[in-house]
Amino acid sequence: MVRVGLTAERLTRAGAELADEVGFDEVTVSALARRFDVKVASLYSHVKGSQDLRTRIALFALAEMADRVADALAGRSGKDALAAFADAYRDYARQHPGRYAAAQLRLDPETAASSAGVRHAQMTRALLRGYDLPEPEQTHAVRMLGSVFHGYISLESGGGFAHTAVDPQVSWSWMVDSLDAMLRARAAS
Amino acid sequence: MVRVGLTAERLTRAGAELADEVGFDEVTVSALARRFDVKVASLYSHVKGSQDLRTRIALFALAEMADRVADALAGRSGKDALAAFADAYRDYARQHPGRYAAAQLRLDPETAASSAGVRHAQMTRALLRGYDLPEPEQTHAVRMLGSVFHGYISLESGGGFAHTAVDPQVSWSWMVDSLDAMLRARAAS
DNA sequence: CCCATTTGCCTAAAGCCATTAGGTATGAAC
DNA sequence: GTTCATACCTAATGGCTTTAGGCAAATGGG
Repeated sequence: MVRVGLTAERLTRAGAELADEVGFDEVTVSALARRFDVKVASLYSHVKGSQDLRTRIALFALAEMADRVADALAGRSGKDALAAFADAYRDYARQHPGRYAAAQLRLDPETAASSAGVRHAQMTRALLRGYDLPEPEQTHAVRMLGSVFHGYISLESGGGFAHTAVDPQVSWSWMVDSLDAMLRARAAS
Repeated sequence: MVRVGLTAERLTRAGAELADEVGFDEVTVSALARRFDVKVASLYSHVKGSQDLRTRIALFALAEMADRVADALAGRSGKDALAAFADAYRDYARQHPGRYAAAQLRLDPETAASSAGVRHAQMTRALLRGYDLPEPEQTHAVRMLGSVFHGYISLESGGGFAHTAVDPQVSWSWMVDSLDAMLRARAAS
């Protein structure tokens, strides 16, 4: 009985890697046990169960993604910041599709409130400060940016753009440009 | 042995209803058999299996949603059409969350090509004709509209907007307004 | 109208996943 | 070196999926 040295953290990291390889939906307690060459029941000493494992992976991905976005945003402002912000999310999703999917997991309000999710919201607001929108509109804009970027990434990764010849990268840039123009127009009004 | 009269169509419809009640992820061959008070194996005469069932529900939802959107679009143009288009999707997702989720199921390219998915794309293009965009941009705009609306609906249904007091309906209207303005600006340029 | 064939639904069984209960051995601390 | 916590194990239950093979109800040709 060789001790492998499992911990909740190692399981979470391995789960994140597994998610990137086979998809978040296929991340299962059994598959993870197999990967560590350990019996399934052994994992239950470290995580409460399947749901707990998935939640941990989601929180890990949210935090990692927030770090990336924060890095991308550092020292930038205006349209430059907007593009860096957008690319940080899209790049993360392309490099780590499973983790990105994990980050979309519905968390219960309490867990969500203590997650890196709030950093994402804060960074979006910080970004928008550059556009000087009055308060109700700032919230609208936060929601809109979250929607476009998340929606695009989700459709792109789902192969939704595969049937057209137009380069998704070009559409992405066009979209970021358009959003910048739109936000500047709204600020002026 | 009373015959219940199962067919692939009845199973699909019942599956769609079940999805709305318990979520698309919980739609299972077993649950559906239970609902018809029939043994699980009996369903396998009508659908190939779990994946087939889910695909059928997805195709059903895509078609139903396309019908709704087509109705909403009839006789409208410009911003009016844009708002009706957007609302048709959002209303469908709110009335039928499980079906809306089903409609996001990744289909293999062949199935997708013969699904109502193409009608969705066609209607989006038709809608955009009102804005008179040159060709490469039209594709960008199709993608952008799909992204914003899908993204918003997905975040809203996931409770992503629950922590702020601002009415999601107001943000939605603001977003539609902003998109309309943006598209008109792009047409002019 | 009846018999044959189709076919709708069944039982049985195997495989995989999740989860819990309770056992054994290992590594650390005294 | 003995003790004690704990890391990992075996065993067992229950759910979902899928396949194979059987019986009976519907259907239709003679």
